[in-house]
Amino acid sequence: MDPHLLRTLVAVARRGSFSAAAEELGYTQSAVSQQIATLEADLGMPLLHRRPVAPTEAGVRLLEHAGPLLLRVEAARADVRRAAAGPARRLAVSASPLSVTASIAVRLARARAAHPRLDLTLATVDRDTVAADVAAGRADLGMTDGIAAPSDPLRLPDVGPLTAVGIAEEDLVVALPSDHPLAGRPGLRLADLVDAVWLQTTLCPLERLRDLLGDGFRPGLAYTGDDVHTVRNLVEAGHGLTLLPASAGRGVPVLAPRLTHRVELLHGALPPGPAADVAAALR
Amino acid sequence: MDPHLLRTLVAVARRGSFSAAAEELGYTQSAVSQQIATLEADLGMPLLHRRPVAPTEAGVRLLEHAGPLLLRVEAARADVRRAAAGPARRLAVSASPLSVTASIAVRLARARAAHPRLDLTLATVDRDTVAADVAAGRADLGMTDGIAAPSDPLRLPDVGPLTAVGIAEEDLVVALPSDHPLAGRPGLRLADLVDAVWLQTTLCPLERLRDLLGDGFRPGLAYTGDDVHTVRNLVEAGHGLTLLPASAGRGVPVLAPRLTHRVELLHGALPPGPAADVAAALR
DNA sequence: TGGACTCATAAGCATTCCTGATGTGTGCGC
DNA sequence: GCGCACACATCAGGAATGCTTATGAGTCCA
Repeated sequence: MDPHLLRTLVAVARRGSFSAAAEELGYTQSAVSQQIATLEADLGMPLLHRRPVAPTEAGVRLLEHAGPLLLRVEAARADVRRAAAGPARRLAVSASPLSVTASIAVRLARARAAHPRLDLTLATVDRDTVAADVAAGRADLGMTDGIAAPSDPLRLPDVGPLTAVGIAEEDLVVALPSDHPLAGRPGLRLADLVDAVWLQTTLCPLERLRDLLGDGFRPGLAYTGDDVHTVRNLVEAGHGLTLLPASAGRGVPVLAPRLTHRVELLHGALPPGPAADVAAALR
Repeated sequence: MDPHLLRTLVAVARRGSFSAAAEELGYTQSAVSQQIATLEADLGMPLLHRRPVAPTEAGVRLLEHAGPLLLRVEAARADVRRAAAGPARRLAVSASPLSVTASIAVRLARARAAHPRLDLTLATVDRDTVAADVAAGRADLGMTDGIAAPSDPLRLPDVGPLTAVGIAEEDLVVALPSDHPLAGRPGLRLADLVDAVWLQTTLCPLERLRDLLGDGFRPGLAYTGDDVHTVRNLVEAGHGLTLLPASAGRGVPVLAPRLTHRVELLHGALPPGPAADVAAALR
């Protein structure tokens, strides 16, 4: 079960083709074919249907493990590298959209003031990329946000070797068009809105709402991107409702169920040094 | 970063010797030496000091990852096997000592009644072994116990691909010798006892208490094993105090801080079938 | 039916990785 | 201080692995 072979399996499954995966990985199609055959022989069962190429039941199981496993391998490498490199002069932070709240930005500024010679880099990246960045050492710290019950941890996609701690929680509001009958209310219950149409965005994934609250959220426009301004305008134009942290703009506070917008700090092993100090400052 | 090489590194670190590891793994000493060299070349730095053999800083980092990584590899294999095997007739459960409370035993009986043809196996194993058993497919379900703040999850040693859900919580009592000045009390605060002498047992690890409550627990007799009867007799004889779930015998309830004895159910991917049913019954 | 496409298989070759033998450095007893 | 025992490193050689190129075989479609 060489990581090499798993990487190939993942590529083949993603592209749905041996040849395409081969090209992507810089192998010949033959090599890919042999690698998959090796893996199947090792496990004693087929992992992929051919023509068309699709994972078998067993393949699905293995693929579920493959991603996190490869992430862990990356993380191990990165951790070892970090251990050898000593305290870093550069500190890279990857943050998901909406995770850098006002208060966190202030804490970050304070930490920077305490380490004047530190050059700090902040990048907004896709929510899934945050964990991958931190694991692979492309970032020293990560910040992700999401919706959760108060003081519950976020359900992060197998974060493996990383530690996650909550660093901020904030109320949620429902963004509504200003002419919506409920728009003027001081607060409302989500149960009153489950039959409304909801925007499909990564900022507030419908799937997560269904996880927390059950079915019933009717899907509206699907928006790809992370621009809050755009989202607010889409809401105003009636494409659907969405949840946002209170500080991200006006809206009607959610009274029930009790949910918050939560930000978590992600990091691997932190040797004493600027990275650990900044992490402490954020906490 | 072949799992093969990691396994070797782990063996060498554990045994503190290339030759011993080689014997254990069925290689020659030469092969082990080369494998370590390969790994060190791959990562570009030494992982082990020689003479005596001990992990370097980087080696320590890598070793922290190696265990969970290998566990994950096992878990992936086991999951794939399970996917192919179809619903199991046998159901193996690994449980840590103290995790099978009265209520859980009853729920298990009910689940068994619902599946008369299922042959159920229950094994008490070391707490760390529970996760490993489940991951490697030696057990379909696992139950671990531990001490935690109410409704907080246990801090399981990187459980990786497994899901853990709380299935029982119970009050904690301090086991005291019957002639102890506080023995008759209706309840007490742990803060009053931090300077007392505490048994070192796996049933109630001192390290965990220190994690939760800070330093100050003075170590008494170190007991290896999981026999509650023995532990109670050791306490009575004055070897030290310990915490036990209320149902494990008399003692003085802990009023502050608020702590509970918590049991969690551990499992991997559960295809519909007896395993899933039993898991549901336990929940 | 023939052509295009895709995965499987075969042959050849380079590399990897093991074993067995030997080298080298360390610690200890005499 | 010498030599021996011990333990890890290195070397040489052969088996196995894994890649490439070339070709085979099955499927889809005109």
